[in-house]
Amino acid sequence: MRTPLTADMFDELCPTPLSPIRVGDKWAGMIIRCLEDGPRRFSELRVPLRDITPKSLTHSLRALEQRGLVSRNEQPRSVEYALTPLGRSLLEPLNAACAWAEEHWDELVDAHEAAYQETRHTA
Amino acid sequence: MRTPLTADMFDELCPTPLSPIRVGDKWAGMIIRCLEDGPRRFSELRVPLRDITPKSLTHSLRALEQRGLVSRNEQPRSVEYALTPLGRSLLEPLNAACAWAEEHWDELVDAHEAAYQETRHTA
DNA sequence: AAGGGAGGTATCCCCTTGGATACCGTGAAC
DNA sequence: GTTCACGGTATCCAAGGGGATACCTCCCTT
Repeated sequence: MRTPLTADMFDELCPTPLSPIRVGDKWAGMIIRCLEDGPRRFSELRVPLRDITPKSLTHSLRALEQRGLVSRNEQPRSVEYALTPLGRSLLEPLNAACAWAEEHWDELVDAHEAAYQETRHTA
Repeated sequence: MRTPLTADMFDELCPTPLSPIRVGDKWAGMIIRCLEDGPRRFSELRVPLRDITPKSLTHSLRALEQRGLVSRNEQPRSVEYALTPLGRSLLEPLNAACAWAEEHWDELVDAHEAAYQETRHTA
Protein backbone atom coordinates (compact mmCIF):
# COMPACT_ATOMS: atom_id res chain seq x y z
CA MET A 1 0.00 0.00 0.00
CA ARG A 2 0.96 3.65 -0.24
CA THR A 3 1.90 3.06 -3.84
CA PRO A 4 2.14 6.28 -5.83
CA LEU A 5 -1.07 7.67 -7.25
CA THR A 6 -1.09 7.56 -11.02
CA ALA A 7 -2.23 10.26 -13.39
CA ASP A 8 -4.58 7.96 -15.25
CA MET A 9 -6.34 6.28 -12.37
CA PHE A 10 -9.62 8.07 -13.08
CA ASP A 11 -9.39 8.02 -16.84
CA GLU A 12 -11.04 5.08 -18.47
CA LEU A 13 -12.85 2.60 -16.32
CA CYS A 14 -14.00 4.79 -13.48
CA PRO A 15 -17.78 4.86 -13.47
CA THR A 16 -17.95 8.21 -11.73
CA PRO A 17 -18.86 10.43 -14.69
CA LEU A 18 -21.88 8.40 -15.74
CA SER A 19 -23.04 7.46 -12.27
CA PRO A 20 -25.96 9.46 -10.92
CA ILE A 21 -24.55 9.03 -7.43
CA ARG A 22 -22.16 11.64 -6.19
CA VAL A 23 -20.31 12.34 -2.96
CA GLY A 24 -20.05 16.01 -2.15
CA ASP A 25 -18.64 18.15 -4.93
CA LYS A 26 -17.03 17.21 -8.21
CA TRP A 27 -13.79 15.94 -6.69
CA ALA A 28 -14.78 14.62 -3.26
CA GLY A 29 -15.42 11.03 -4.29
CA MET A 30 -12.10 10.75 -6.08
CA ILE A 31 -10.23 12.34 -3.22
CA ILE A 32 -11.68 9.84 -0.79
CA ARG A 33 -10.59 7.01 -3.07
CA CYS A 34 -7.09 8.49 -3.21
CA LEU A 35 -6.86 8.46 0.56
CA GLU A 36 -8.03 4.88 0.88
CA ASP A 37 -4.52 3.45 1.26
CA GLY A 38 -3.23 6.03 3.71
CA PRO A 39 -2.39 9.71 4.12
CA ARG A 40 -1.43 11.74 1.07
CA ARG A 41 0.10 15.14 0.58
CA PHE A 42 -1.44 18.07 -1.23
CA SER A 43 0.86 17.83 -4.21
CA GLU A 44 0.46 14.08 -4.25
CA LEU A 45 -3.31 14.44 -4.63
CA ARG A 46 -2.99 16.75 -7.61
CA VAL A 47 -1.47 14.00 -9.76
CA PRO A 48 -4.47 11.68 -10.19
CA LEU A 49 -6.87 14.61 -10.35
CA ARG A 50 -5.01 15.84 -13.43
CA ASP A 51 -5.70 19.43 -14.11
CA ILE A 52 -7.27 20.32 -10.80
CA THR A 53 -6.29 23.82 -9.80
CA PRO A 54 -4.87 24.28 -6.31
CA LYS A 55 -7.85 26.45 -5.51
CA SER A 56 -10.31 23.69 -6.33
CA LEU A 57 -8.35 21.09 -4.42
CA THR A 58 -8.09 23.35 -1.38
CA HIS A 59 -11.80 24.04 -1.54
CA SER A 60 -12.76 20.38 -1.78
CA LEU A 61 -10.41 19.37 1.01
CA ARG A 62 -11.74 22.11 3.31
CA ALA A 63 -15.28 20.94 2.64
CA LEU A 64 -14.34 17.34 3.44
CA GLU A 65 -12.66 18.56 6.62
CA GLN A 66 -15.78 20.47 7.67
CA ARG A 67 -17.87 17.37 7.17
CA GLY A 68 -15.47 15.41 9.35
CA LEU A 69 -14.49 13.04 6.58
CA VAL A 70 -10.87 14.07 6.15
CA SER A 71 -8.24 15.26 8.61
CA ARG A 72 -5.49 17.77 7.92
CA ASN A 73 -2.20 17.14 9.63
CA GLU A 74 0.28 19.96 9.27
CA GLN A 75 3.89 19.07 9.83
CA PRO A 76 7.14 21.00 9.57
CA ARG A 77 7.87 20.21 5.95
CA SER A 78 4.53 19.00 4.64
CA VAL A 79 0.79 18.69 5.08
CA GLU A 80 -0.85 15.30 5.12
CA TYR A 81 -4.50 14.58 4.46
CA ALA A 82 -6.06 11.37 5.71
CA LEU A 83 -9.45 9.78 6.06
CA THR A 84 -11.05 10.06 9.47
CA PRO A 85 -12.83 6.97 10.77
CA LEU A 86 -16.06 8.57 9.58
CA GLY A 87 -14.56 9.16 6.16
CA ARG A 88 -13.33 5.61 6.01
CA SER A 89 -16.77 4.30 6.89
CA LEU A 90 -18.09 6.17 3.89
CA LEU A 91 -16.09 3.88 1.63
CA GLU A 92 -18.69 1.18 2.08
CA PRO A 93 -21.68 2.97 0.52
CA LEU A 94 -19.33 4.66 -1.93
CA ASN A 95 -18.13 1.29 -3.12
CA ALA A 96 -21.71 0.09 -3.34
CA ALA A 97 -22.47 3.05 -5.59
CA CYS A 98 -19.46 2.36 -7.80
CA ALA A 99 -20.34 -1.32 -7.99
CA TRP A 100 -23.86 -0.41 -9.06
CA ALA A 101 -22.54 1.87 -11.80
CA GLU A 102 -20.16 -0.80 -13.09
CA GLU A 103 -22.86 -3.41 -13.00
CA HIS A 104 -25.26 -1.26 -15.01
CA TRP A 105 -22.64 0.33 -17.18
CA ASP A 106 -24.18 -0.75 -20.47
CA GLU A 107 -27.62 0.53 -19.57
CA LEU A 108 -26.17 3.83 -18.44
CA VAL A 109 -24.28 4.23 -21.69
CA ASP A 110 -27.34 3.27 -23.73
CA ALA A 111 -29.55 5.76 -21.94
CA HIS A 112 -26.96 8.47 -22.33
CA GLU A 113 -26.55 7.82 -26.05
CA ALA A 114 -30.29 7.61 -26.62
CA ALA A 115 -30.75 10.99 -24.94
CA TYR A 116 -27.96 12.41 -27.06
CA GLN A 117 -29.48 11.11 -30.29
CA GLU A 118 -32.84 12.55 -29.35
CA THR A 119 -31.29 15.92 -28.75
CA ARG A 120 -29.65 15.85 -32.16
CA HIS A 121 -32.87 14.73 -33.80
CA THR A 122 -34.91 17.44 -32.16
CA ALA A 123 -32.40 20.10 -33.13
CA MET B 1 -48.87 0.42 -1.28
CA ARG B 2 -49.74 3.45 -3.33
CA THR B 3 -50.64 5.28 -0.17
CA PRO B 4 -50.77 9.04 -0.65
CA LEU B 5 -47.50 10.91 -0.37
CA THR B 6 -47.45 13.22 2.61
CA ALA B 7 -46.20 16.75 2.74
CA ASP B 8 -43.90 16.07 5.65
CA MET B 9 -42.21 12.89 4.54
CA PHE B 10 -38.88 14.63 4.00
CA ASP B 11 -39.09 16.99 6.91
CA GLU B 12 -37.45 15.72 10.02
CA LEU B 13 -35.74 12.40 9.94
CA CYS B 14 -34.59 12.25 6.36
CA PRO B 15 -30.80 12.19 6.34
CA THR B 16 -30.57 13.71 2.90
CA PRO B 17 -29.56 17.25 3.78
CA LEU B 18 -26.58 16.28 5.90
CA SER B 19 -25.48 13.31 3.85
CA PRO B 20 -22.51 13.91 1.56
CA ILE B 21 -23.96 11.37 -0.86
CA ARG B 22 -26.29 12.65 -3.51
CA VAL B 23 -28.13 11.16 -6.46
CA GLY B 24 -28.28 13.49 -9.42
CA ASP B 25 -29.59 16.94 -8.64
CA LYS B 26 -31.17 18.34 -5.51
CA TRP B 27 -34.48 16.50 -5.91
CA ALA B 28 -33.59 13.28 -7.73
CA GLY B 29 -33.06 11.16 -4.63
CA MET B 30 -36.37 12.19 -3.10
CA ILE B 31 -38.22 11.66 -6.36
CA ILE B 32 -36.90 8.13 -6.63
CA ARG B 33 -38.05 7.44 -3.10
CA CYS B 34 -41.49 8.79 -3.96
CA LEU B 35 -41.78 6.39 -6.87
CA GLU B 36 -40.75 3.38 -4.83
CA ASP B 37 -44.30 2.16 -4.26
CA GLY B 38 -45.54 2.63 -7.80
CA PRO B 39 -46.25 5.26 -10.46
CA ARG B 40 -47.10 8.79 -9.40
CA ARG B 41 -48.48 11.78 -11.21
CA PHE B 42 -46.83 15.14 -11.61
CA SER B 43 -49.10 16.93 -9.19
CA GLU B 44 -48.84 14.03 -6.78
CA LEU B 45 -45.07 14.40 -6.68
CA ARG B 46 -45.26 18.08 -5.83
CA VAL B 47 -46.84 17.37 -2.44
CA PRO B 48 -43.92 15.75 -0.58
CA LEU B 49 -41.42 18.04 -2.29
CA ARG B 50 -43.21 20.99 -0.74
CA ASP B 51 -42.30 24.19 -2.45
CA ILE B 52 -40.79 22.72 -5.55
CA THR B 53 -41.62 24.84 -8.56
CA PRO B 54 -43.08 23.05 -11.57
CA LYS B 55 -40.04 24.10 -13.51
CA SER B 56 -37.66 22.39 -11.10
CA LEU B 57 -39.75 19.24 -10.98
CA THR B 58 -39.98 19.07 -14.75
CA HIS B 59 -36.26 19.57 -15.03
CA SER B 60 -35.42 16.86 -12.51
CA LEU B 61 -37.84 14.40 -14.07
CA ARG B 62 -36.45 15.01 -17.55
CA ALA B 63 -32.94 14.40 -16.27
CA LEU B 64 -34.04 11.15 -14.62
CA GLU B 65 -35.70 10.13 -17.87
CA GLN B 66 -32.56 10.82 -19.85
CA ARG B 67 -30.56 8.67 -17.51
CA GLY B 68 -33.03 5.87 -17.96
CA LEU B 69 -34.07 5.84 -14.31
CA VAL B 70 -37.64 7.02 -14.68
CA SER B 71 -40.25 6.48 -17.37
CA ARG B 72 -42.91 8.95 -18.45
CA ASN B 73 -46.26 7.50 -19.42
CA GLU B 74 -48.63 10.00 -20.94
CA GLN B 75 -52.27 9.05 -20.84
CA PRO B 76 -55.46 10.83 -21.92
CA ARG B 77 -56.18 12.51 -18.64
CA SER B 78 -52.85 12.33 -16.80
CA VAL B 79 -49.12 11.72 -16.91
CA GLU B 80 -47.60 9.01 -14.79
CA TYR B 81 -43.98 8.73 -13.76
CA ALA B 82 -42.54 5.40 -12.69
CA LEU B 83 -39.21 3.82 -11.91
CA THR B 84 -37.64 1.82 -14.71
CA PRO B 85 -35.97 -1.47 -13.71
CA LEU B 86 -32.69 0.44 -13.79
CA GLY B 87 -34.13 3.11 -11.53
CA ARG B 88 -35.46 0.52 -9.17
CA SER B 89 -32.07 -1.17 -9.00
CA LEU B 90 -30.65 2.15 -7.84
CA LEU B 91 -32.70 1.89 -4.66
CA GLU B 92 -30.18 -0.56 -3.26
CA PRO B 93 -27.11 1.72 -3.18
CA LEU B 94 -29.40 4.64 -2.38
CA ASN B 95 -30.68 2.84 0.67
CA ALA B 96 -27.11 1.96 1.63
CA ALA B 97 -26.27 5.65 1.48
CA CYS B 98 -29.28 6.60 3.60
CA ALA B 99 -28.49 3.88 6.11
CA TRP B 100 -24.95 5.18 6.37
CA ALA B 101 -26.18 8.70 7.02
CA GLU B 102 -28.62 7.54 9.67
CA GLU B 103 -25.98 5.40 11.32
CA HIS B 104 -23.50 8.28 11.51
CA TRP B 105 -26.07 10.95 12.13
CA ASP B 106 -24.51 12.16 15.37
CA GLU B 107 -21.05 12.48 13.92
CA LEU B 108 -22.42 14.36 10.93
CA VAL B 109 -24.26 16.79 13.15
CA ASP B 110 -21.22 17.25 15.38
CA ALA B 111 -18.94 17.98 12.44
CA HIS B 112 -21.47 20.39 11.00
CA GLU B 113 -21.85 22.26 14.26
CA ALA B 114 -18.13 22.36 14.91
CA ALA B 115 -17.60 23.88 11.48
CA TYR B 116 -20.32 26.40 12.17
CA GLN B 117 -18.82 27.41 15.51
CA GLU B 118 -15.42 27.84 13.92
CA THR B 119 -16.90 30.10 11.29
CA ARG B 120 -18.53 32.27 13.93
CA HIS B 121 -15.33 32.37 15.97
CA THR B 122 -13.23 33.38 13.00
CA ALA B 123 -15.67 36.11 12.02
C1' DA C 1 21.85 35.24 -0.98
C1' DA C 2 19.27 32.94 -4.34
C1' DG C 3 16.75 29.31 -5.96
C1' DG C 4 13.33 26.00 -5.52
C1' DG C 5 9.61 23.11 -3.86
C1' DA C 6 5.49 22.73 -0.85
C1' DG C 7 1.13 24.50 0.07
C1' DG C 8 -1.40 27.37 -0.66
C1' DT C 9 -4.27 32.76 -1.88
C1' DA C 10 -6.13 36.37 -4.80
C1' DT C 11 -8.70 37.79 -8.82
C1' DC C 12 -11.37 37.32 -12.59
C1' DC C 13 -14.77 35.23 -15.14
C1' DC C 14 -18.15 32.01 -17.03
C1' DC C 15 -21.60 28.51 -16.57
C1' DT C 16 -24.94 25.92 -14.09
C1' DT C 17 -28.35 25.33 -10.46
C1' DG C 18 -32.35 26.50 -8.68
C1' DG C 19 -35.97 29.76 -7.01
C1' DA C 20 -39.94 33.41 -8.12
C1' DT C 21 -43.35 34.71 -10.93
C1' DA C 22 -46.24 34.64 -14.66
C1' DC C 23 -48.28 32.56 -18.45
C1' DC C 24 -50.18 28.74 -21.61
C1' DG C 25 -52.80 24.66 -24.00
C1' DT C 26 -55.77 20.91 -23.66
C1' DG C 27 -59.63 18.47 -22.36
C1' DA C 28 -63.41 17.43 -19.22
C1' DA C 29 -67.26 19.48 -16.41
C1' DC C 30 -70.76 22.61 -15.46
C1' DG D 1 -69.06 28.80 -23.79
C1' DT D 2 -66.81 29.41 -19.76
C1' DT D 3 -64.43 27.59 -15.99
C1' DC D 4 -61.30 24.45 -13.86
C1' DA D 5 -57.51 21.12 -13.02
C1' DC D 6 -53.57 19.15 -15.04
C1' DG D 7 -49.08 19.43 -16.77
C1' DG D 8 -46.45 21.98 -17.95
C1' DT D 9 -43.28 26.78 -20.45
C1' DA D 10 -41.12 31.35 -20.46
C1' DT D 11 -38.51 34.76 -18.39
C1' DC D 12 -35.79 36.77 -15.02
C1' DC D 13 -32.57 36.65 -11.43
C1' DA D 14 -29.17 35.48 -7.48
C1' DA D 15 -25.90 32.42 -5.65
C1' DG D 16 -22.51 28.99 -6.06
C1' DG D 17 -19.30 25.78 -8.60
C1' DG D 18 -15.33 25.56 -10.84
C1' DG D 19 -11.51 26.84 -14.28
C1' DA D 20 -7.33 30.16 -15.68
C1' DT D 21 -3.81 32.82 -14.28
C1' DA D 22 -0.93 35.06 -11.25
C1' DC D 23 1.03 35.67 -6.99
C1' DC D 24 2.71 34.67 -2.11
C1' DT D 25 5.06 32.70 2.19
C1' DC D 26 7.80 29.55 4.50
C1' DC D 27 11.56 26.78 4.85
C1' DC D 28 15.43 24.11 2.96
C1' DT D 29 19.32 23.58 0.01
C1' DT D 30 23.27 25.18 -2.39
